[in-house]
Amino acid sequence: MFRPSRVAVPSRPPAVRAAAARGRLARLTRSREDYLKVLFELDADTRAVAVGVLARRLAVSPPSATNMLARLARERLLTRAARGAARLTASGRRLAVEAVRRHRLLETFLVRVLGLDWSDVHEDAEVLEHAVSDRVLAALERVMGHPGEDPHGHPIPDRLGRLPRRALVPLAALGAGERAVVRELEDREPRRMAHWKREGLVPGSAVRLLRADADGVFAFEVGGRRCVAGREGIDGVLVERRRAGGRP
Amino acid sequence: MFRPSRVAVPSRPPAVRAAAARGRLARLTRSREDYLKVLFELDADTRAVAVGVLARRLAVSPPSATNMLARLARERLLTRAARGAARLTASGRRLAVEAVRRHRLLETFLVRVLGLDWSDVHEDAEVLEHAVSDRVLAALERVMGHPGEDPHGHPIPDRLGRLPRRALVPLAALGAGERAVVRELEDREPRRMAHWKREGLVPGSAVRLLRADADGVFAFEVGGRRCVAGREGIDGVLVERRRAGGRP
DNA sequence: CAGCAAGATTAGCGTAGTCTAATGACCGTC
DNA sequence: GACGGTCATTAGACTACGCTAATCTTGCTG
Ligand SMILES: [Mn+2]
Ligand SMILES: [Mn+2]
Ligand SMILES: [Mn+2]
Ligand SMILES: [Mn+2]
Repeated sequence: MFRPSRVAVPSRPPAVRAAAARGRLARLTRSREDYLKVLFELDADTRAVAVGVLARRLAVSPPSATNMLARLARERLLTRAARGAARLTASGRRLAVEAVRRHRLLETFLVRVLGLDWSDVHEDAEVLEHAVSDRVLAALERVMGHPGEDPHGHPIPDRLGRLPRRALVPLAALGAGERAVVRELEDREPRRMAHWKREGLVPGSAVRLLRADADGVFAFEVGGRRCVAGREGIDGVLVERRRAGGRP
Repeated sequence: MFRPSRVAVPSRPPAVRAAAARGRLARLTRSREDYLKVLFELDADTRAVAVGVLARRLAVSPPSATNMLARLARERLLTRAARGAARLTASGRRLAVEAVRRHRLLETFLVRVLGLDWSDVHEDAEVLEHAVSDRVLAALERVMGHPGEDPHGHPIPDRLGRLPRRALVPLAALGAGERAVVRELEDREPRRMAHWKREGLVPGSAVRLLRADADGVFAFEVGGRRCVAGREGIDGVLVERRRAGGRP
């Protein structure tokens, strides 16, 4: 039924109110969630993120980003710093982490329950994350036994928004001869991920950097095999340094 | 990236093109899918459906419905009959059935895999049906072993849009003393469904109408128990008539 | 068959989100 | 310390949907 809402004093913006009515708790529009999520991924809770960076990442024009940032600021989900840069507020961060949580749980579900390939699951999660209710999400999580990581090694925030703090470095940042364990893979480009998968460059596998040329060519060993890649090829592979010592 | 699309000759409406780019095959906007789905449910592929009926069912104002019907007609998904009534075209029907298929598969999934209560899954499916890609849907279907019916007894169309033809009648249409089997339950109102569930009025159960008063009070027997309900209370329960004969 | 009421449509707005083109602000460099 | 280029914002449009209020149409019904 459509309600004959004659009165109605909008305290929060219509879009947010509508979303809140639909979901259990307040749920934002798809765009807002995406902006917040990307801001969080770009560490906008610790440093201010430039408009242009955000716009490129979201594949929107700079004016669109400016526009949406103005709304989000009006809604107190972020603050503007010098040159228009954005910094998440506490509530902005909270909503962002919730979105990240949904995304990662969905990716995990698509792989573990539906059997899809982890190199190809990001896009679907990107859409579904805006459609799952808290109820469905909880059921998903229960069915999977409360996983701690998504298929790309990214930690899944718990219901309270807590994330483990990890000390990871890009594979390319290792010194020659240094050993490490692959922990997280940038998951937005299926082709690169499929490539990494073929090379055995997956979360949990041990790597050793053999050589890092000045011209950006990296040689490394993973799972006993020798590989060579350009900086582009391994950008987005995050590893955990192995304390120097035992050579098995 | 945002593409510097200087050219671009829109043959199909932007909304549809955008959706098509996102999904595998052409996928419509959420509104369009909902309109088509409801039209199909109201048998707009066999008879013309009035604007007002559609508007009420979709909980939008008549002008909104008129507006959307104009678009869908422009896109050749339906034709307008006398008094603005709408009738689905072949392609409109096809897209509608695809939407119905997604909805029913999702409901089944929510119940069978996620363990949610069937009296309460319709709303979630209503949202998710617009977000699942063909790939995810196929995986869902595979995991469940290609179910033929949703939790409310509604047949699930196959990939070709085929549906079994059933001869069902409302429970209230039975004659006094007549036996039947519950086949499909109207699934849009959780409270009524929860009630039916408590009474054992679920797909597959045998019923016998005991008495149908002129004043709209129905007495019936289901699973050995006697129940009484008003017409409102059993509206939406569709049964299959039992051929007269053996009284087990 | 005139007239009325139900039902459909038009007119005019509003929000959400996006775009391009033009303009404004800033920062580092020479 | 003026100047040029990068980056952000403003200005103006557009699509997709909604809504209300006003107007048309039409099918009865008396
Ligand atoms: Mn992802
Ligand atoms: Mn991931
Ligand atoms: Mn349903
Ligand atoms: Mn159903």
